[in-house]
Amino acid sequence: MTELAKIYDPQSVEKEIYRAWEESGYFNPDVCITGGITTEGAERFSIVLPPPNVTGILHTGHAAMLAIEDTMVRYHRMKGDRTLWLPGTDHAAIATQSKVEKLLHKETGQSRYDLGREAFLARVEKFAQDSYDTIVNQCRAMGASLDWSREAFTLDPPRHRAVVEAFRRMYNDSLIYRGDRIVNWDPKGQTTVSDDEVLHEERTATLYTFRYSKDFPIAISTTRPETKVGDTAVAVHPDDERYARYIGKTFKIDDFCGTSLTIRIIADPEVAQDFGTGALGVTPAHSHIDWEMSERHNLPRRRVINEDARMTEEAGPYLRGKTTTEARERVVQWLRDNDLLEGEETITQSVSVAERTGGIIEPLPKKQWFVAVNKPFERDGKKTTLKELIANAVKSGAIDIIPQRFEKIYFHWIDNLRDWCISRQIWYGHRIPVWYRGNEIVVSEHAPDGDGWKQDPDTLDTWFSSGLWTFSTLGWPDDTPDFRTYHPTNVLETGYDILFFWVARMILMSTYLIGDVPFRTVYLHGLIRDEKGRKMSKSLGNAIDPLDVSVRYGTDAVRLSLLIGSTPGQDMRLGKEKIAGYRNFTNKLWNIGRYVLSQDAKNAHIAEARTPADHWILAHLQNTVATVTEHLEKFRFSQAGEVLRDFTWNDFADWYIEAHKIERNDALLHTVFRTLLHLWHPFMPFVTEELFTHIKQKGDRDFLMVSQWPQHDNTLYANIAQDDVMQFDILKDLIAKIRALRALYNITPDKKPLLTCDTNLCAIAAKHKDIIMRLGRVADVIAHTNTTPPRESAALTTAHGTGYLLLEGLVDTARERERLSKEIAELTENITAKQKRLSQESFVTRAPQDVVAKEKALLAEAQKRVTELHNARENLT
RNA sequence: GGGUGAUUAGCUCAGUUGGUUAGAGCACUUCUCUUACAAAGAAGGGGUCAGUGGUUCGAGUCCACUAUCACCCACCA
Repeated sequence: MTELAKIYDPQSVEKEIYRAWEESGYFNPDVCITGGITTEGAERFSIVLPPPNVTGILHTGHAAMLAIEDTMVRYHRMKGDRTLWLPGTDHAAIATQSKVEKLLHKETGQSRYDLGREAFLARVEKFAQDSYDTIVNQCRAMGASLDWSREAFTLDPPRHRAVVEAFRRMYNDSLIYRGDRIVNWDPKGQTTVSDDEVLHEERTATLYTFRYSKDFPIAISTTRPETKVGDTAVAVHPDDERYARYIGKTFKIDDFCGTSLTIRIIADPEVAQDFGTGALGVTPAHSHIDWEMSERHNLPRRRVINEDARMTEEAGPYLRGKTTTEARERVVQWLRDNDLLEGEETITQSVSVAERTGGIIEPLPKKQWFVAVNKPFERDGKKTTLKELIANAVKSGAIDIIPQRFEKIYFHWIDNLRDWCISRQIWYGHRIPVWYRGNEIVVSEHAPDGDGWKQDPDTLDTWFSSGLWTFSTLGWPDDTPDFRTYHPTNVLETGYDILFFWVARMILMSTYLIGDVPFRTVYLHGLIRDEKGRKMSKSLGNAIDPLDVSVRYGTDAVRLSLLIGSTPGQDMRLGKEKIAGYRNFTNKLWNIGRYVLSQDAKNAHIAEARTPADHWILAHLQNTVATVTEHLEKFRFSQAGEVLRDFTWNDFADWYIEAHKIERNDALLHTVFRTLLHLWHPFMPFVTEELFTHIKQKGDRDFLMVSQWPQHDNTLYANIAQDDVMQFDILKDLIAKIRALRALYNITPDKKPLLTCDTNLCAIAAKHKDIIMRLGRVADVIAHTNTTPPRESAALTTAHGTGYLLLEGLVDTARERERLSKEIAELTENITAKQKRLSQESFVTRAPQDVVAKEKALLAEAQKRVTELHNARENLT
């Protein structure tokens, strides 16, 4: 038997263990079938890994994701399910491209246009590859049992085929259309972004109140005066009496800041009467709301800002070519000069900002591709819309979201959903599979036959391809065995921050293209924050690098600290102290292993005659197996871990091993510990696998990873003697009380007093003399046959009855009397409360009878005990 | 403006469908190097479950309101 180091050193074993796992091929369910770990017809369990972006390195959020998913996957693999966990990465179009653009600019001062599309893309791909290598190695370091043979990338050829096919089908159903509509334009990234990629930041702004001209009847308010040269209407509320007489009239302003305006007064219920002057200058081309009004009222649209956030020709000679900021100053100055400015006020306002680049969003009308979410189409002979499909998937219960409250948030998002703009003016991504020649339009992956075809220069929103992830990774659009076997997947585990971006879009794509949900359960984890509750970020310097801490404390410790003490959907604070705590626990398990391994499994002294400790630990083990299994089935990872930790530390290490040192049953010790390793494996795979190599027996499987999950109906648990279980509980209490007494009377460990106890306890005390002497550190145990307590005794109540313990010659009578008086006072109070309660008629007649009976019994017991205590106190004088 | 969550020990958080005396980890106090483990062991202190009211025989748990904090959605321009 090899000698185990006194302290567990994760670094020395983790790499080698992962290599051995990977080499065995058992991450791949096909190999598990060949190896007899599972069968073709077994239950399926499949998860796709939310693909990390190829923009950099993994953070603690990824580590949490990997820990949770790996725990599920390992549990199901051990259970014998046909288990697949499919890895991949995401090209994250805008994020990756803008990162490379930044690097390029920093290194060479060049822009992407200087390089040209092809050369630039080559550069992005090189970056993505490097980043990808880092990510994959980090996943390995976290112990993730991913099936690398099935790995996918959102931008690789098989996925591109899926994207083109999805686009084609939606286009043919007229659910994808090209439209000239107002979009969110990011001038910094030079691309459109979807509504979900826009963030709102609170900023202060000046609200200007002015008139277009001296004789214009209505003053309006705005924070963006530069857009006012694009106004085509003024909107007021239909009920607003102040302006009612102007509704329908048209005014012509010959000179407004160097250009002329034609303004119609319209009535629209969207206008808030109490904001500003209650009148809104309508700028259809540069505001979403105004655009919608222009559709309702058929207003002309005047475009005065271009893609670079500069004023266009239409803005007039005085403003054209100026940036929006410059133009704003000019307009304000012009208003002042012409005495048209009626008020200035500082207000807080939310500004739209692009999520990835931080650029201020400029709403612009542009020709873009959209997915129509409200357009009816035929499905199984019935009319439906995409919106209905994604709502029904959750409403019908086909998909469960954990925690459930996110279902409400999900529905709310659907209610506010507008058509999804899917074209992006960036180069990195799936090129839109549309070809133009004159007025002809063809959807195809490659150029159609004939000359003169030009492909759309834009690429698709990255979430378009991510939306296909659960099935594009399994071979769709082909009807492959993988697709048939593993789709729909069982669980989608991800952070709640991408519920809309990704989860909802996967549901959209899957229900539309396949007619089935992409997954049965959505498990949303929270964000990981630092110990002060701040978001982890590089700039704050508070980020915990998962790789860094896993080297320092061990991967198992990192995984435990992410799994235990966290609840779904709830943000979690993580500090290094917590990880260090679980490092200590890993070491504890290691040392338990050292003790167990120092005992010979074949050496069963009293294997046939189990000790009370044996019965006791088996009863607890059986209970633990059942509880942990149930928690895992219900996605309660934290609780599963806590139950296991309690059993391991408090029951197995603190009591069973201590008892074992006195009355040995080595075979059972080994068995319980082996079961424990199995239970722990999904949570902390490395240390358990390492210990397993030492405890392995003939007939065991190669790895703990593919060993069978402990079963409920094991013969091991047959014939557990409940009397012995109870007896050991009493013994535990007895020893704890002796220890408390020692502390109370300041008996140092080197002194061994005599223990005397009365008849209530003497039977058990006599039977387990050895254990009591050893663990209680007493010289001898003497049983009294008297029913009245001897003088100078300490009266103690165990959970199972009352008895008297005497530590001979060492009792401090004054102190003990004081203690007894205190206890009497407490009990008396308790009795009064109980009597009062039992005198309430409502309680006696309406509470369940067993509760009332129990209460009565407790009262009687307490009364008896007070009498005893009084006696004991008198005997002390 | 609408919505969601949080508020439980000094700190970080559990607490399944309401049910005996509200738990854990860390920190703290005292003692101990006892042959698996000082990254440990033993004993101990510490809580008006944010507040108010309600439902109930019974509320940390359910309902209403209030307070504080956090987040999400929404272009009141």
